[in-house]
Amino acid sequence: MTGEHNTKNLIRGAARRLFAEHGYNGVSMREIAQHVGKQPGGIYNHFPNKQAILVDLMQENLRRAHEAVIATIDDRLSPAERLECFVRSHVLHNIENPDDIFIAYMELRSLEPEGATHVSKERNGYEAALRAILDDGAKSSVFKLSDPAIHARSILSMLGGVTVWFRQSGPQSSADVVECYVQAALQSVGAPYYPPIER
Amino acid sequence: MTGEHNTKNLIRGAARRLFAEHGYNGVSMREIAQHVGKQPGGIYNHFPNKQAILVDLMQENLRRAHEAVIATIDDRLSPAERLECFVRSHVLHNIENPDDIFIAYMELRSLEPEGATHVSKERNGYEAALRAILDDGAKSSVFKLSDPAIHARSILSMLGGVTVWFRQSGPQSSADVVECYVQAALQSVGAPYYPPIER
DNA sequence: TTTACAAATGAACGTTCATTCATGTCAATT
DNA sequence: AATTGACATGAATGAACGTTCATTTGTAAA
Repeated sequence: MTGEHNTKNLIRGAARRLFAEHGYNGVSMREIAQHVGKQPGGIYNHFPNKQAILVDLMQENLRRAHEAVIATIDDRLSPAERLECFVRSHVLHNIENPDDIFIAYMELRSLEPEGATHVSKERNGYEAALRAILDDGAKSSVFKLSDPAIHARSILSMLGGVTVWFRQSGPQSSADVVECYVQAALQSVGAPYYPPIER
Repeated sequence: MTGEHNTKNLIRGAARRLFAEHGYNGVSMREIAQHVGKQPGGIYNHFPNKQAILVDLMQENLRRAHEAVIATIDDRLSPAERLECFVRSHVLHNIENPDDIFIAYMELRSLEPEGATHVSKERNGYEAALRAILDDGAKSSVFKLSDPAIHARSILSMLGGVTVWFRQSGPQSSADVVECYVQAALQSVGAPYYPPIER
């Protein structure tokens, strides 16, 4: 009736925190179980094995990233507006899900082949969406860039880095940080940046 | 007379490749030994333990990065010129040492406290050198950026990302890729970019 | 030729790993 | 009241882990 076991979500939460902190190979089933307050064997009532927990986290994260970023982009906007929208929602999503983003970035190599190809495909689609924006802007000369593919990857690296240092509990406001990355990304492709109106 | 044991360097090489591919915790001493064609126990003739191999690789890489990047920056140049010099040498260094860079980025968390603080300190100095350039450029208004510290980190993330996808054996030339990152970095802080003269 | 020492071996150590399983609990259905 | 089935337990499994060590090998100094 509640829709989802509570324990399964507790396991997800513990695994997310631990994987992000010590890496997939640096975390044991025993540690995960201990953080949930259960015995190691009990985890296997909810996930068939350790690898399945990682795949579950990654797929759910990709789904939500797609929903939070790609789905919000309006094709009728200009390339610069679309890029700004992409960067804004992407950085915000990263800030709000630092552990998931960190895991997605670091642990692709810990995935076994079948999971890896699926996640890679999903991720390439993500990169392609950004490249399409850059292609458009380059064609109409609002963007100044010599290679849209490389610029797309460089923007994604740049935005992904926010999870390494930023914590919502820290001194800076999320909005300020997002704004700063919007400026850096727009300018990096040679587009002008207009700060939001002071009020 | 040769100055360095051959086997010790072979161990370094195998560990570098394996750590970069599977992560520190995803590699066993047995695997390293096998790639060197020795028995596991023999590694302990050259390194006191597994952790020491990682520390050795990281320190050597930091030393060389410092030598290849920071040391080449001439304080008498303009901020834009210094930034270009920084980016150019940094990306080139990343391209030429992809495994070391990848390890340095991914495995900070695998370092035990004493090694971690030392490496962190070294890395902060690196970041500070870049931030100093941005501060200068912001003061004289040649750079347009709202937060030098964040822009410095975003540039380092951007440049670090090159190791994820670029391989020297691939279709693109190192020079073209470097040039592209120089453009992205300069523009990201609002500095103009002038492509090198065609000839 | 003897001595010395660094390097390599191969077996062993205790520990921890992911996973399995027989058993027990308890709330919901019959 | 009886039955079911999802969830939890706690002990056990064999494999793999980092590391140690007594011993052998090879080479260079004495």
